[in-house]
Amino acid sequence: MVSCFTEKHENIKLKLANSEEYIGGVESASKIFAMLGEPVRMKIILALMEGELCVYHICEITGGKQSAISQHLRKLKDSHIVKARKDGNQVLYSIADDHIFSIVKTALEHSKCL
Amino acid sequence: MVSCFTEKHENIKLKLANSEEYIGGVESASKIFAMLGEPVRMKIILALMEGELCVYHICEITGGKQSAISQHLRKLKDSHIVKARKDGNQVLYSIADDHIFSIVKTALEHSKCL
DNA sequence: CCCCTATATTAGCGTTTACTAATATTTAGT
DNA sequence: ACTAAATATTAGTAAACGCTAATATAGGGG
Repeated sequence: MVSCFTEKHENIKLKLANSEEYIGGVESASKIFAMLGEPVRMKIILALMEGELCVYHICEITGGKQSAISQHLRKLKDSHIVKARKDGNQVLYSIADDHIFSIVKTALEHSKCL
Repeated sequence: MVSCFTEKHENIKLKLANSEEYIGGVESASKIFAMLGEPVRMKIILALMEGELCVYHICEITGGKQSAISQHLRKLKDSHIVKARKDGNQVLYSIADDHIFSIVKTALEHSKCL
């Protein structure tokens, strides 16, 4: 084993190391997955895919407490998965961009079969 | 606020609650994301997308220790993201099915822009 | 100006997670 | 059978995470 680390393997290693260039970097790519990898946040995303929602409604829909939801929303916003806009008293959240839609939809289409 | 929980919102709530039917359930869907949400596991997946690899090579490519990698591989296998086959002395890992390919590829295509 | 509603923030706590180091298991070659 | 290589497992530990409860901030209406 020790000896058969071929050039092919070396190339894969380099490709990963230089992943900044062909992805936004392994770290940042997996960060997005980590955000979706929490059931409550997943529910939030699924709810927001139906349209813009205020915090209160997100709490109702997901059954989560206000504080917990608010913290999840902050993380999702920091990760640019979700965006917020103020409307008087309240804050309306929505999916940040179409990329998130594609990612989640693809995953959902396939997750039935996993 | 308290009062304006419309039928639309109720429907979203129900849809989430019955998510078993239109996805494999929020829990199981987000579990897959959680698996990909760990940088080391992400590297493993990216490496395996280039082809079948034995544990030793995965360690070399990712720069991880044997024990840690082995534990990640077990989790990935338990989640049916990866499959293993024995070849004499060693164990060769590969991506379990095409769904994983689609999910990861879609995510990577878009993650550049996040 | 005060109060109420909507949202955000903070601190503390228990759980989960990923790592390391050590050990066990399995297989190949001699 | 013995030894060495490849992989798996286990126990212990430190860090990360998500939750709750309490508190803070900000805006709107009387």
